[in-house]
Amino acid sequence: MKSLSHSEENYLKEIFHLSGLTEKRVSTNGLASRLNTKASSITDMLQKLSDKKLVEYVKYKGCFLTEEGERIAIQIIRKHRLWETFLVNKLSFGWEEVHDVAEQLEHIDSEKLIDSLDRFLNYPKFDPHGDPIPDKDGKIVYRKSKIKLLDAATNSRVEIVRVNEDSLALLKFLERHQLTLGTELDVLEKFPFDDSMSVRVGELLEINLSKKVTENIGVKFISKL
Amino acid sequence: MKSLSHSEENYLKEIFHLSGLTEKRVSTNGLASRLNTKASSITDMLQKLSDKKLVEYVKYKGCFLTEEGERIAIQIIRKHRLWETFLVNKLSFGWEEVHDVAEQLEHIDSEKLIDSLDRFLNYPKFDPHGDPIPDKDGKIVYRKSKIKLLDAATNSRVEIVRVNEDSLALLKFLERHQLTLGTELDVLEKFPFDDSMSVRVGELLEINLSKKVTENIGVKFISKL
DNA sequence: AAATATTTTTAGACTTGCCTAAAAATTTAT
DNA sequence: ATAAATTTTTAGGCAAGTCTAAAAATATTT
Ligand SMILES: [Mn+2]
Ligand SMILES: [Mn+2]
Ligand SMILES: [Mn+2]
Ligand SMILES: [Mn+2]
Repeated sequence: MKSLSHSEENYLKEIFHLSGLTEKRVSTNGLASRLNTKASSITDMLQKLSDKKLVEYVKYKGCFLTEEGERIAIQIIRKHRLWETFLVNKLSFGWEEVHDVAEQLEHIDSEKLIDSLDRFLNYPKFDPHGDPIPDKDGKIVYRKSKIKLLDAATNSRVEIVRVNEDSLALLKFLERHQLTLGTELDVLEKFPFDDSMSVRVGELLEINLSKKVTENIGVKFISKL
Repeated sequence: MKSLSHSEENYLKEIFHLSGLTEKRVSTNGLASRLNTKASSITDMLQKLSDKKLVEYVKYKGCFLTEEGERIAIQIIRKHRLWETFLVNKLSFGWEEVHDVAEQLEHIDSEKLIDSLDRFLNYPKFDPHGDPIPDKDGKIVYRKSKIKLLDAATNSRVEIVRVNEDSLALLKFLERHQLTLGTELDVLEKFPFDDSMSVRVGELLEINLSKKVTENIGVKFISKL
């Protein structure tokens, strides 16, 4: 249970995110591009993490997390999301400003700190981007009945419950158009030509959103129009 | 203005602390013992910091901080003390628990974060151990008329305004005997044999404090008894 | 002022995490 | 089923930060 380097923690976290999506082995190149390193560095680290029994790794076949590796990855994600919540709720950061700082804060090693923070924030269930915050035991309650805005039916009203935090530019765009968490939208029309979508936000404002935008917004159904 | 490694920051901070005490050049061995490294490692790092113009270093003669080095050191100390204050005031940590976590948090690199924290805490002037918190511009307001309890006159009443945070054991000892910041004491008698001192705290409780204790407590004079 | 002791620096080595270039394995296309 | 393209691994190197052992400088004793 000795502690891991920032690098090792970042690898575990990223393996978790990637395999969460695909549920299968994570590729070396996939990791390399997410971690902004070269494939050869990934191979090195996977060998080390494999020695430490944090990932299962077979040469040329990719890797996935062991139970212990996953446990650790989830705790880092818990820290990341709690810190983001702290920054937004207590220090009035904008949701687009918190990720980079949280990337640093997530490596602070103190169980007491993170549990105190959790209590201080009143045990939040979701972070500023709508992602679920794992609890102390690593349990993650995913929001059910959440779909991509891309897939929402026309003539329905939906509520934004999650946005992909990966792109700073997206977050700024959404902020700018008042498309924040909790905002309700009417899905007016979809355009097959470019997979864009027109939505109404508020009483009047009508916007056309590109696929790039709608596939990165999570919504839940509210009602038929 | 590119950012420094944790190690480099720790060296600068420690040079500041050591030269603050003596106001003269800091020795290699002095640094080594405070930083828990070997003298040879100190020499290596001093050469590097000297190249970066953060310390003035002359072989065999020790070092001191340049203006830029001092500026950086003070900002790290500011972060350290603000985080300690946060942990005690907002997350209800005990004053003996905060230092180690602050050693990690002080390296988080975000000016916005630290300024927001400062505001959130209401611009505190002193940390949980009574040490002054440098402001955004690096100005440190030292408490004047502060003396060591060791040097306080007998038959006077004093108030504890600062304790040396270096020893966890001391902090626990003080906590245990209710000798916290703001506590008022009557200095009853000094014993030259071992430089111990008897004090009264509250109405009844009388304690004998060793030199080891009294030289690590800062007090200010309240009144004659 | 030597001789001795202490402090500091140098030399050489190790680990971590990363890189480039080349080799090997795997996948895709013909 | 080969050949070509892609992915992944290996080999060898580099910088940071640390260490031990030995050499050099400085300080202290006699
Ligand atoms: Mn984030
Ligand atoms: Mn987030
Ligand atoms: Mn401290
Ligand atoms: Mn302190």
